[in-house]
Amino acid sequence: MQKYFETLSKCSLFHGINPSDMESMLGCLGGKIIAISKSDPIFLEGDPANLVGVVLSGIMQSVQEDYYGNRSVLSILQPGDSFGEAFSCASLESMPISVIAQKDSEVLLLNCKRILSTCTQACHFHRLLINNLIKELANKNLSLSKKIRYMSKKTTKSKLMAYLSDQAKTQGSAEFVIPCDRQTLADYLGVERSAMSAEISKLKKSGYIDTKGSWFCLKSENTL
Amino acid sequence: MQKYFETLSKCSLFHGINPSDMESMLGCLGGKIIAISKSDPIFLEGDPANLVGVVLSGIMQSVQEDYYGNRSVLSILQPGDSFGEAFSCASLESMPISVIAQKDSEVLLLNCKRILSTCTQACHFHRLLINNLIKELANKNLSLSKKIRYMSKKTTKSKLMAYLSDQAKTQGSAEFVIPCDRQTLADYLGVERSAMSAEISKLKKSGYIDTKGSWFCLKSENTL
DNA sequence: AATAAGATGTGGGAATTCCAACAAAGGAGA
DNA sequence: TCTCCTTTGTTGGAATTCCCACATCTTATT
Repeated sequence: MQKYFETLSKCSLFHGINPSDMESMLGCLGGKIIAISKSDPIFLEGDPANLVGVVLSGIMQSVQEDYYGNRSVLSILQPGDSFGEAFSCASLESMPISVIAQKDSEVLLLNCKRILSTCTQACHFHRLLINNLIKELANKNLSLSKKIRYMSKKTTKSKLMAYLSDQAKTQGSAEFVIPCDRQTLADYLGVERSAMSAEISKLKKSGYIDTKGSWFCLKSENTL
Repeated sequence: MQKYFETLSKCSLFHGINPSDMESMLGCLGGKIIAISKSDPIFLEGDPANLVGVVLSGIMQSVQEDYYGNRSVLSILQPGDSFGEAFSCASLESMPISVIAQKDSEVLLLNCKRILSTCTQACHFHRLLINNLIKELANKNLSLSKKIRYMSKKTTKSKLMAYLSDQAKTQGSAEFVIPCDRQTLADYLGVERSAMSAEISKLKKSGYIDTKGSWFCLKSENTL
């Protein structure tokens, strides 16, 4: 497990924690590392909600599905991101969402309650962890708000452009790579994949954007 | 300000805090009570993000608006609910949303950083406050996820029914009152008001629901 | 009670999305 | 290289939403 300590110290949940303290801390929190193959779930809707996950490698996605099989992607989780903390911190008894691997991935699982409750040994990193957890929860709020902002646009085109220009801003360049395929992007924006593909084609032909696979380039400042 | 201590002790942010401790705590946190008239803002997009608000009376709503004036209601805030904490805890420099009064309301404003940082006097309620804040952030996450679940449905009718059956479940009765008018509900669900009105009429005629003003009644278990 | 202002319901044409089916392109493995 | 399988792009008709205009109902004010 030591080989992950470097990676872990870069996760925002463990920000400020010394790699040398990692071992005792993970012991205290009941840490466990798990490998997940592409398309497999780590959490399924209905599972008990007491674990927090931290993505170590690969990409995960949190999804909801309704009776009719309509899939909604809530968030795309990259290495360093955590998930599940909101449900545990809100004391839900079961998970209202599933989390699945978009690619082969590795995940660290922790017992969330042990972050919240000071342990018997009064580990000195608890205060730090709690501050990090607050920041994580707040950031998750922001990312949900962002998704809502995209979904609130009325047309497929404007949802797409809102997302793409946000990506350009976040990644600091008009050229960037998105962390998902077309189907996942459509499920994230809440639109039909084929309709979105059609819009992408139109935007390409009009010269507003260029794209190939997961690579995109915004041609003008025209944020429709 | 004393007259609010009872109310405050019922807010989840202050859960477990004794009304008699309220005064020193509010002093420590820089508490300030403000009255807001209907339609007036307490926060505007772009304002510095360092305050947390707690609704004491009335109803507030957090909203986003885009270039074209399309309004999106992120959440409807009732007495006891707090707002703004996510932006402050995520260390944003400015608010990405506005918060306005849906009715004449009273709001308690606190300096959020002072909740997070142990004060010089090491107030004994800090630990409690931080736990409450975590729960608030987690619950806000859940409420955003709910909104996303409604918005992810494809038709206006199913968005509406998802919301209404959730309300019935939350309020524990097939009869209930929603905390907003039609326009606000439409802006919350991300649909057109007039189209939503039409759907409501159809659902009434089909006998699935009954409604008058903010009162609703679900007639069958038929969660479309 | 009269009036005004705001909220809600109704209607229809234009625009958009959904949906399903299929074509084309890309990638992995034999 | 060839084949299979997955992803992406294309198309057209049906269904839905948007948008505007206006009727009706409600509430507040004088």
